Amino acid sequence: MSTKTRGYDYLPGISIDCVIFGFHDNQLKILLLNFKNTDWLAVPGGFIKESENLEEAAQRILEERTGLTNIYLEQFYVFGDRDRRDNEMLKSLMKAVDGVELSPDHYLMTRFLSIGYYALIDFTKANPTPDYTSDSCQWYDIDTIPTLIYDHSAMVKKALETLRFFLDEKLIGFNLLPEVFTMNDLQNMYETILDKKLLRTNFQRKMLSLGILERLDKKMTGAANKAPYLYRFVGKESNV
Amino acid sequence: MSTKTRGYDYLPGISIDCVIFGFHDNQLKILLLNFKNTDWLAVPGGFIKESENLEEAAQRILEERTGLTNIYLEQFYVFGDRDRRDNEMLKSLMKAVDGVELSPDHYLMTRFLSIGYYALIDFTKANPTPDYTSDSCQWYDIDTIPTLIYDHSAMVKKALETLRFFLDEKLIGFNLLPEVFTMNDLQNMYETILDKKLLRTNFQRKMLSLGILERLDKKMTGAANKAPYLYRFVGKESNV
DNA sequence: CCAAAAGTGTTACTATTACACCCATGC
DNA sequence: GCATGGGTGTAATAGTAACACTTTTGG
Repeated sequence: MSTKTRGYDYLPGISIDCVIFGFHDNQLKILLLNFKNTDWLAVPGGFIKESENLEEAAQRILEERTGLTNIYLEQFYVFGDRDRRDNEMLKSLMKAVDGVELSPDHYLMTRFLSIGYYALIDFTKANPTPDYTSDSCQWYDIDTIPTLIYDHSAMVKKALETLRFFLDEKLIGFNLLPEVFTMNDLQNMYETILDKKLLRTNFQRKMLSLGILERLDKKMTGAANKAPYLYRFVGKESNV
Repeated sequence: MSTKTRGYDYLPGISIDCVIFGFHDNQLKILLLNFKNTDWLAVPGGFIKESENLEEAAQRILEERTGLTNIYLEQFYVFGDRDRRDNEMLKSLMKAVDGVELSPDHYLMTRFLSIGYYALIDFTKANPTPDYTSDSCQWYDIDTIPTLIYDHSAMVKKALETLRFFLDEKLIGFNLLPEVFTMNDLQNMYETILDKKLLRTNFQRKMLSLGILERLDKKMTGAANKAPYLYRFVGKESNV
């Protein structure tokens, strides 16, 4: 019942796709793969090994694309519409990427469900790496994302909605920042993700009142203004 | 790549399990199947036909067990741990239910993921119906649910958490009530699901302020007290 | 008229919003 | 000193919680 490919046993008809969020230069970004010899873009994905739990598979896929381990991630939806993938497109894709002509009974030509995970990573630590089907793995600003293959645009949309919804609820935003950050960094991230301005003074109070920020030394920037404190996220583990 | 069973083509290695909530006698209940010739209980489930979208499959499964169509339902999680099912238990189960001895390469003996849906239905309209593996399909009070097979207890737990979380957020509770109901009915449902008392007067104001309740005629109960108004949920469709 | 349950009004409290003010830093 | 951005205080507002009061029904 499993699918032998590239030396491993994978679960048939199921893939995992990961919407990987990063934050840099006051922009929310996601990682996208560009398939070789095409201008088609997709969210990074992969398959599930017989030996893996779902989340382990997702972590492996994320590590392969970013070099990071122990990433914050969350299931957000299963995409399973009957015709969510376009097999003609898939054939062209594999032809371009691999030079192979997929036969109609190739396992990739069957119906696939995809479990959507979104991941939040520290942009500065990630090392985006293409897979064997793609010639680039790059960051794209969330508000200028081109059309993606299959239903991947809908995936990104739903992932972003979920991120927005849970940003305060689960205090997950810290996973997008480096170990230490200023209150201004934090506010910029919130404003960018929620796409609205927040009042600086109230934002500060609210964040501090949560009791999850540790105030460290001041950051001497060399700029002609008061030096801001640096903060670190403490309390409940940032992962899980 | 698909699995021929009972005359249909089903997607391999994937099932759908439905936590079906109902509300009656001030109790939140779920529907459970009792497998033939055993005392094992499970949440109703099924497989996905090649021709079906995910949600269509879930709706079909729900209709088979309740007789209802167009049910409010929502994906809540994918259960995919490697060893979430116990194959020895499955063998005993099929032996008891069907009299068959599953061979190790039977498709049911492979790893299965299960997409969890929760559904909210009108208790008074449902007609619980067992499937061919079970001799009963019955309501169980949510707070006295026996141990279920596989990871079904965890499914129920997660479904209930999700329901609680979204009860106000998405105004989904109305799907558990008949077409018309009193404010008291509504409050009892909220109190039962959230497992806490609410202030009657404030609850009323809050619900009315949402602008989604239409006040109908009074309900003459014959009781020695003021007759309550009946209400009906209006506004955004209760389904979807 | 009374008990019981439904519906409305009023006050106190708390969280959020908005903005004024003060503090530190490098030129 | 002063321009700039960081940090704190405080009043106004909105939302929630708590409870008193009035209304309706059948006995």
